[in-house]
Amino acid sequence: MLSIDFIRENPELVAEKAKQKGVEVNVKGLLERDESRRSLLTQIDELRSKRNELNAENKGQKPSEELIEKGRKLREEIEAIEATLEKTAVSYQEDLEKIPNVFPDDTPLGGEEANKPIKHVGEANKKDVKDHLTWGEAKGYLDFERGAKVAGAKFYYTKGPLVELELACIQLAMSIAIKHGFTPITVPHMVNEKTANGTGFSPKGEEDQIYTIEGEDLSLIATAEIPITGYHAGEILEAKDLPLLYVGLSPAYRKEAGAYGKHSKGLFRVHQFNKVEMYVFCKPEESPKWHDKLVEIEEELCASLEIPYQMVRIAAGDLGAPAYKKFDIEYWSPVEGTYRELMSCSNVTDYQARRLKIRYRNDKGKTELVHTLNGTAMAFSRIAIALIENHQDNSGDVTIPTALRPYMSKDKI
RNA sequence: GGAGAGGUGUCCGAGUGGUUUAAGGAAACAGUCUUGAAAACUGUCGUGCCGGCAACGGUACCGUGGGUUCGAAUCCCACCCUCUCCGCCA
Repeated sequence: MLSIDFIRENPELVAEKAKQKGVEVNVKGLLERDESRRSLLTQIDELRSKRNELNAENKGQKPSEELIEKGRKLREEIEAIEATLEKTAVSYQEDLEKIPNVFPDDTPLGGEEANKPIKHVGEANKKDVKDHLTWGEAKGYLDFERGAKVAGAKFYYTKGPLVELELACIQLAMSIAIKHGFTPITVPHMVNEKTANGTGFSPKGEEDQIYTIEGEDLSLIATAEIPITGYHAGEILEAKDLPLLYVGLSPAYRKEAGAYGKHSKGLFRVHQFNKVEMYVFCKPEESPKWHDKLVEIEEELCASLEIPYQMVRIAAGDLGAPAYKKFDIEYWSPVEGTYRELMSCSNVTDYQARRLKIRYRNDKGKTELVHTLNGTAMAFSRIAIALIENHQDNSGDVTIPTALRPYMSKDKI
């Protein structure tokens, strides 16, 4: 959510940026509603003030019929205006929440196709190796058929060394994040609607990517980002405690409705996977620095895993509503001869903090919204693909990168 | 799941319809005193929203949402959470 003050002062800019993000917004209508909302508020405040004066007059005595009647009239007036305000406020709030975050001017414009590779690391050659699905099913380490039998399409079992590999990847990601000062955290795997909405994931939204528990105010998390953001919701943090750095471990549950087809084979797009997620709450002026830091840690992880990758600056139309600036890291797929998304790292500035009221007390003793950032440390299912494809030799053996070996019982799968 | 008790500010805690403008205490911060500290004393000490350049003024908030009333922290209803006991259970 953006600040209404900011929208009031920069209506053209906000409309322009929303349009470039591909979101239809009616800034003018919002500002009109804001105006009538405020004028109604003023009227109500004035009437309430009168009522309070009347109450003071009546204090400690039995009021006369005349005064009771006067009070009753005032109440009716207040209630009438409140009813009008309620309607205005609801649509005002809905419109306000629809307005996406702005983004810096150096952001590439356009949709996904405009995402801009800015850096390549490692050798990107096509190799004659098996794709992860063929490889995993042939060896009996990966079982989508039984996953479908038990739960449905896009559910799966992993077995044997693949499980070891997953645990090893989690350990490595955790220890690297901890080394950089992040506090490990586990989280509720379900959240209420307020938390999901505040983070920008809406259970009832048209995107429909979150699983909801029937009959309960609970949704399965699509990333640990959701409960971690909610962790400090409504709090006023102390400046001395910032930045707060967390590395969360949790499964991620995603409906992926409509995502069948392209790029959906095997582990690339599944309904459930384990994920290690870095998260930062910091002072506003420090968020660019922490964004760089998160990206740096992601690169350190890719280097440890010896995965060739490219860094991509995400274009305006592909940012999503909350993000101000976003980088993706894409692993090289030697099977397909292309780069595919592996990690993502966003600075959402105060967009989530405003909705969930996460503030801190600044040097002047004033409360101010914090900035929040998130970055993938490890999304296992995709890391598995990158490792299996990049470290496989002609005989079908996958060599385990040195960094993972302390956590594994063997050096080769 | 059942029965009971409870939820008030940073914390403890008073408050069962109108001097509550939320008492009192603690912590924190500032000052006085002191060589310095402690103690003592004095002062400051919640968050939004609306108006205002500002000083400030108005208004709302006592778990959440409704309701009753001229007037609600206080009464009524629903829900959430915490604690104690019982039941079930890894």
